[in-house]
Amino acid sequence: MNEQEQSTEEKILEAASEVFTEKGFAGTRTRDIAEKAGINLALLNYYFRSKEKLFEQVMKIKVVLLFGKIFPILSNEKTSLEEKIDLASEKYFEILSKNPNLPLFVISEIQKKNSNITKIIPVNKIFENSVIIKQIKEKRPEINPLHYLVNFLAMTIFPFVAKPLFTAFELTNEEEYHQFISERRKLIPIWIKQLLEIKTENL
Amino acid sequence: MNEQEQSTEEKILEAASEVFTEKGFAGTRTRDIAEKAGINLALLNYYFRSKEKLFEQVMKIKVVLLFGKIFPILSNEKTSLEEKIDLASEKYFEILSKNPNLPLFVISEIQKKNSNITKIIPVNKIFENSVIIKQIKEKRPEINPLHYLVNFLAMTIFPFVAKPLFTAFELTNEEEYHQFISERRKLIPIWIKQLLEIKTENL
DNA sequence: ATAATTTTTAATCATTTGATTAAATAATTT
DNA sequence: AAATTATTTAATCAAATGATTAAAAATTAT
Repeated sequence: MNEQEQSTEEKILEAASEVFTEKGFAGTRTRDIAEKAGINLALLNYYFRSKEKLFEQVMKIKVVLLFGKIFPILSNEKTSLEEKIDLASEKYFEILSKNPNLPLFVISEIQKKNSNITKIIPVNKIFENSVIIKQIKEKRPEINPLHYLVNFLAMTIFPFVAKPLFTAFELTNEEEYHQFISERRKLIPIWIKQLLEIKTENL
Repeated sequence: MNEQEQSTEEKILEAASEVFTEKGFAGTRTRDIAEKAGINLALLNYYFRSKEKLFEQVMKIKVVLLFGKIFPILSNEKTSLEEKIDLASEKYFEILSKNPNLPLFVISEIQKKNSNITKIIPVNKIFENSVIIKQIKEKRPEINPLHYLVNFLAMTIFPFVAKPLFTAFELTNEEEYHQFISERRKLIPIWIKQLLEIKTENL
């Protein structure tokens, strides 16, 4: 996976992926991408036409990375709710450990309207008809099932999104942070299942 | 609270606050701030010297808004753990309802190293010595108390941080989103207290 | 081997953008 | 009222930045 084997296009895309993720669309200069890819600036435009088009391609890859593997798990007809929680948790820790600032990148670029994400994946359709929503409804019909999905995503993703705070405030050093994350990997499925056991008053 | 009463400095600061929060440091043009404030661009530099200095002032206000009211609650010697959860939850929903993209702004700007937050508030010191940490330790000595703090912040803050996803995916319309948030206002304290009741194996 | 095509480069453009300057106006002080 | 100081403006600068162009180099086709 070195210089020689990678095509120019791949080198640019990889460099763009790194710089955009670190600095965001507005903070990225195409010259930085070119330099990191080890190519002439004009080549970037030769292959990708513009900064915007290059960004779109990067974003598409990131969004698929963030959601692509999770939906099949949540939509599986054959697994129980508990199994889905375990599998989704496992998968997310795997993805996020390798790509810690993936969620912050995607969320903040969508907020800045630099990306129209529904063109990439129609998450709403997939969510609304997913098997897991039905399974949660059966177990806790009195609560909007989205709460449990949000709790799961929040507990899992938030420590990655908020990593800048951990670092800035020196709440943990790098090793403690990883220890903390690996503890959560085991705890979150337990916690989520426990939350599903509480019967709450109608709201 | 209109044109006449506000000083030029205040008008600039307010406009800067809005534009920086929406577009981030890199995506903001000082001309946009000037236009929104209804003043000449040169005035911005006359009062604040530079874009960076203006940003620092905005960030300081935002960080204090995000953390300032919470620490006294978590550090109160006189309230129980349960009371702290209720009070912190209430306070956060109040702050975040008025400033929904406050956390995403602060986190993503820190990640981009546009702000050295510890110069503003030494959160680490406050956290580590806070009363709530001691109270959690007493109740669940086998688990790193930071997990519960993170769970609380995650469940509370994440729906605001992830609002761009809600909107982009049309998971909820604006009214449903507010309904959803107000349900969580009641549910989260219940959930957090419940999580504190689970005894977990040592990790 | 030659021609045609693709890839790469250096140089340059046109715009944008943060910042400054010098002059005008308003407010305050003496 | 005159002088001084503070505020505001229009015009402009210099640097940064996305993009293009024309020519060179490398590759592929004939």
